[in-house]
Amino acid sequence: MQSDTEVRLALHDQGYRLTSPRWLVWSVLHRADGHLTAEEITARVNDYDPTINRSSVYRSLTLFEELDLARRSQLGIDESARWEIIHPDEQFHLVCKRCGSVDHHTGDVVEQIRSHLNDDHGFSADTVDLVVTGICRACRGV
Amino acid sequence: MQSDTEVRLALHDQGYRLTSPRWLVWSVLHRADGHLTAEEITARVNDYDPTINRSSVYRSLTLFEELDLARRSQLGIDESARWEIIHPDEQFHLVCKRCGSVDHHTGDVVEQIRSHLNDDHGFSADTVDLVVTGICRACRGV
DNA sequence: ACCTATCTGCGAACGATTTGCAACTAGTTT
DNA sequence: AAACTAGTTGCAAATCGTTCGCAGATAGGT
Repeated sequence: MQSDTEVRLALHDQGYRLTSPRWLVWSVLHRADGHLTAEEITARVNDYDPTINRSSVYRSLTLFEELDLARRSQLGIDESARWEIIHPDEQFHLVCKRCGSVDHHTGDVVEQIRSHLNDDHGFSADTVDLVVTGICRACRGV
Repeated sequence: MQSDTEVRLALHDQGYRLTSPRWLVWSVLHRADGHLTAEEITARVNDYDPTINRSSVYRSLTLFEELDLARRSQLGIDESARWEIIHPDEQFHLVCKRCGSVDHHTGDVVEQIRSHLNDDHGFSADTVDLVVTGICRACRGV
């Protein structure tokens, strides 16, 4: 990340301020390429500034979610939530239960689901949460 | 439900007993047509027997899940888990965010996803969790 | 009727997330 | 540049769904 303008503007638009906790959370999310738990994010933020509190991290994440800058997902039913910045073209998650890797996946499947439900069932889909668990190519190859 | 043989046998097969808490949880799930929280299940079970404890309900549900008799799902990201008996042909959830209704949905979409991932991406899908939120037909009609 | 591994109720522990509050600060206003 | 004030923070305690340890109870085979 080169500058803070992107987040700063998004926040300002809604009357929010760019503060040091928010900025650190944001850059951690960027650098991580997604899929961090709140705990992991807090740890990384604390590498830069140990005084920043867990609850501020949670509040930042919640705010980013409301502003559609970040997305929360529940990848396993017993796991805690994970966070990532929103990439509009990344549509669903592939979780490998052998190596634990989590990949984003792009495809027309989500769009197909959407139009199928709309056309055949009169259901106007808003969000489509699709989490697939299985064995990834790398692990199968072994 | 007419008889207890179905669950009784499934349990016995694995060395488990059919007990009163388990039986009540099972029949509540049946009668409810799914989608109950552990709290709701406990309340209904307690209508029949107020001495049955929350933790026994949880233990019963977990056991049913292990035996593939019931399924746990996380329908909203902040909501608590919901439970239902397994119907093999019901594949995913449609959650209406206006009226709150939750419908099961049957379709070939899940199978499509599975084979698409396998053929094109070498990913062997095990479980496919698909939760779609939006506005249902009834609510749109208004 | 007995025997014993499997269950149960109880209450306390848990872990992720949220909250109330008084102190603090970004960034607008004078 | 100092003052102002609504938005923010750190802290610690609260919450909420879920799990656990244990001593007593019970299913169901003998």
